[in-house]
Amino acid sequence: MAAKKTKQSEPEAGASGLARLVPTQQRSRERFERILECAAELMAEKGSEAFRMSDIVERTGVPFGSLYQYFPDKTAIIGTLAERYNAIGRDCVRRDLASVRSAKDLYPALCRIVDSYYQMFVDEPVMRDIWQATQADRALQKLDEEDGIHLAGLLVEALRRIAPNAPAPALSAFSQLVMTLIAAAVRHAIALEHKEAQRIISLFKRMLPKTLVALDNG
Amino acid sequence: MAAKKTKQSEPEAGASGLARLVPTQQRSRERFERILECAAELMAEKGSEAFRMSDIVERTGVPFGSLYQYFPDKTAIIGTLAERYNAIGRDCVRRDLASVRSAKDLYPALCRIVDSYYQMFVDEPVMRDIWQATQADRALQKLDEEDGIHLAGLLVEALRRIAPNAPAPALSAFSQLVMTLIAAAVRHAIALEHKEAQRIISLFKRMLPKTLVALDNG
DNA sequence: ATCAAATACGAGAATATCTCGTATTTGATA
DNA sequence: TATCAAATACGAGATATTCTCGTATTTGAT
Repeated sequence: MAAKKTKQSEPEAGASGLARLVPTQQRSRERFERILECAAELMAEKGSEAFRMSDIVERTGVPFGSLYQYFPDKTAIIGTLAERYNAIGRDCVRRDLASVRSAKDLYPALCRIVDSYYQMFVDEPVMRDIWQATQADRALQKLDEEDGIHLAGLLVEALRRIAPNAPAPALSAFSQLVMTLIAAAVRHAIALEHKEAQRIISLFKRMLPKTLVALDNG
Repeated sequence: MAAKKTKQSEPEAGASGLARLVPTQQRSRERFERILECAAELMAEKGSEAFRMSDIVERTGVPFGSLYQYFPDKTAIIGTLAERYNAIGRDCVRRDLASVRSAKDLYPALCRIVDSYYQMFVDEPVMRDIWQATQADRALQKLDEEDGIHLAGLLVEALRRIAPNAPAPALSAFSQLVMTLIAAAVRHAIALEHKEAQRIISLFKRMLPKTLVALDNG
């Protein structure tokens, strides 16, 4: 529908389908990163709705024209940040589940996931704002939906190592639910002061082993 | 800061602090409701970000000037809807917890909450959009935060009837977490097709009694 | 019938996002 | 190094959207 005049290096050749292009030249790459960095700062300060494109222009010195050369719209900037942080989260989960060999490894692994997920939010509070932004925008909702599926998939893999012949739908449903509950508990916790948060995290971890029993009947 | 020229019936005399005023005259009241009804429709269709004030003007025939006589801004419309639906949810929970007299009543009550909460979302899919909208806007986040506290408070009341001398912080943390998890599970479920959703709901209910054991040590 | 308060109204001010044509820079090539 | 096409830079202004403000109309009490 919109054929480019000056054809660039194949639209969205990069990893994410959100950026207009991943620039090849040095300075461009740096600006691209600088824009994302700045957007994250602004989101942490003002929230996803309140920050303005003009804020980015001011802070980075990158003018509008260039900004929109990298990202088709504001949503794409938030989406790119969401993809990055989701990817970091997945790496965490993958790592935390890697050592699961037998049933006895499962509970400690889930506890590690809870802890590292919580720590991620503490280290990068903007993650909360990014997650909130993805909830409101239908284009971005899919990102978290996909991430949820991906995360559940990782847990399914681990569970299959424990119970190779468990029925797939049961494993899948269980994994989805467990990951959903972990995420919800952690997101609830990070909204509280540290002490209260620890209480909630600790309580949740004490609940977890009980819930694992529900896996048996499926 | 903004002294009204034509002083109205005491600003925000109504229930919610969100509407500019709850109109006293017949036709006004009807319009007020019609606007909310229309906004809910639009949110269900397009999402909270995509629907336009001008959409409301077109569909209801209420012109801009009047629209803004009832609501100070777009956020206030969404906020008013959120308050209403939150109130309905609280009534459900209150009702479902009312019959809890002893420990054995607790689990069935929580199951009722899960079911009625899920049913609410099925009956009024716009609730999901409203919830999502409240996540993104910092002004609206407080509404759900308060609602969460309120809901947890209802569960605390019920728990106190069971265990009158349990330590308050433990009861409170437990209640917050349980309500958070119920909400998360249900919101996860409603995004799925009915069959899958039932599987998740059912699985969650099977997990619940196990988690209640964690209440004992606190 | 009269009047003040309440409500109605919509043009346009204010604010944001995003586009488009033109200018500049870059790196490959001879 | 001189040349050129592709890539990147740029920002004024086109477009879109929210919200205000002054004026006109309606309402209900007296």
